[in-house]
Amino acid sequence: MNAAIAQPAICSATGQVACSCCALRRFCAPPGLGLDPAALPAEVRRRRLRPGEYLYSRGAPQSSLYAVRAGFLKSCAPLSGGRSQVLAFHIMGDLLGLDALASGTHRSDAVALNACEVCEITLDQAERMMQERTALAAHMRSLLSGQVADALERMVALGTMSARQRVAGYILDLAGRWSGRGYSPNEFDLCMTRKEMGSYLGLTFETVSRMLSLFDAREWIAIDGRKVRIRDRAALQSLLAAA
Amino acid sequence: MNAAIAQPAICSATGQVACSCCALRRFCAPPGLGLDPAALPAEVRRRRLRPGEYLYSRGAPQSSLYAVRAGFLKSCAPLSGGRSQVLAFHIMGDLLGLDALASGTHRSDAVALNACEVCEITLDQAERMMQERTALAAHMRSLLSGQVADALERMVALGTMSARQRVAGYILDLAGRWSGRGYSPNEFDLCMTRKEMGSYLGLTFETVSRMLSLFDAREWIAIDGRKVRIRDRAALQSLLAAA
DNA sequence: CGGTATATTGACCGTATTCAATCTCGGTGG
DNA sequence: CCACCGAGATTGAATACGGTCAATATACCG
Repeated sequence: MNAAIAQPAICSATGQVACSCCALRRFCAPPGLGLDPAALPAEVRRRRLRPGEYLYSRGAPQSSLYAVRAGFLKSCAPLSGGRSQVLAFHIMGDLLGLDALASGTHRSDAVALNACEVCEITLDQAERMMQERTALAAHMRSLLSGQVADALERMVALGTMSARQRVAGYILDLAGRWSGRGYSPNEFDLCMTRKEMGSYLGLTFETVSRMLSLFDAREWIAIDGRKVRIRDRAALQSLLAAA
Repeated sequence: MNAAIAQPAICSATGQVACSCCALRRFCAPPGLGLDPAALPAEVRRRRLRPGEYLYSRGAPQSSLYAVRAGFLKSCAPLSGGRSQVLAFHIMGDLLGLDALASGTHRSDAVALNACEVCEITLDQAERMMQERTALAAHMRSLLSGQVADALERMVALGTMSARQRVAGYILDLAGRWSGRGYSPNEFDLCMTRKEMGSYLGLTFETVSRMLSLFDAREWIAIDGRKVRIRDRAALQSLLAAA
């Protein structure tokens, strides 16, 4: 559902090597050169984040684009009264910060849920590269358009689907994203609280918990805390098929 | 809520002149030249649509970008079982078709609700212009980023707001869009059925109807069919302020 | 060890959906 | 010209889904 990827990552023992499926790889690796994570262009900075640490906050001027190299982040929109809504979750290869291009300031908060490592490329640098190579500009347009398409898809989910459909759909979505990056398609870690998941899906955390318990009771999935194992994918999919 | 506009339109008697607030004006009017609607660049085609006519359909290969010159359109995502969800409504100056850049095929249907006139610029032509003038490419990125931001905002609405908040918010949103184009901020035509409005807001048409009746009874608005007049803007806004 | 954040589960309630009846308005054709 | 028809809209009543409130359990961390 998030930024399209071209090929699955080959993940090293550290679990960090994501360059081959990174949304920004064309900015990092000039075509013709091999993808050598060690030979990082000088313009790309690595940044580490502790759990709970902010990558950027709403209102801050945008200075960079970010790609997730390792870890798990959320972006969320602060609401009145201290509440906030989760807009997206980001895993390795995903891109952050593209909603700020138009206004020049970030429209959302980006927070690490994990120990994260992100690659950062400054906007200035990206602009310069796109001016020199118009193919890069076209690639950036494609990335942006993909984010529009993703957002529209999620609007459909929020506008038309029941609680159980949303939860089932999200599990399948996450599974697909992990498997697209070379991980098991049937077993993964949610990396988020029920509350965050509910906020993302437009549900309360109690409802999320109930749905997960329901799916577990019906032996469609197995849950242990935040670890999920899909036991009956077809059952989950048939939930979504129902209009 | 939709594509940002720079300045209000000065609308001629025909109600069609929208160039001064058109999202594509930088592609039409090379900077330095005045905005003369008569001196239309050869690359830009005008296209007229009858009510109900499709501008494009999901799955069709994308060949152009469109800007609305007059009339009212919706874009919607077809769902299983003949149902569909309205993703956006478009009025003059708005841009259509940007979600197809990544995949090369349209992800949604675009349908005229009105007699419409749109300006069409082919993708090829747009690409060529962006390669020649990188400032145009940056502008296009800004337009795309704006659409991302709009979609995220709408996700918040769908994920967190009650029925009455959604309807009130939508009325204010529409009013703002019309007034931004030089029309009355307090009196306008919905141009859509209750059903379409409900689909857009993630509600049933009965609920939409009830909310409109409620607002009318409380003298916050006056409704006559699809004509709306805002009588107590503060009341509507205070609905939204409540977390 | 206690304290806090997270999660599960139950009972109750309220909002929005569903189903249904009625009304209005336009368009068509007898 | 008017009767008829169908789409859209309004309104009511019953229902169900998800939210709210509350109690308890579990895990993590200082």
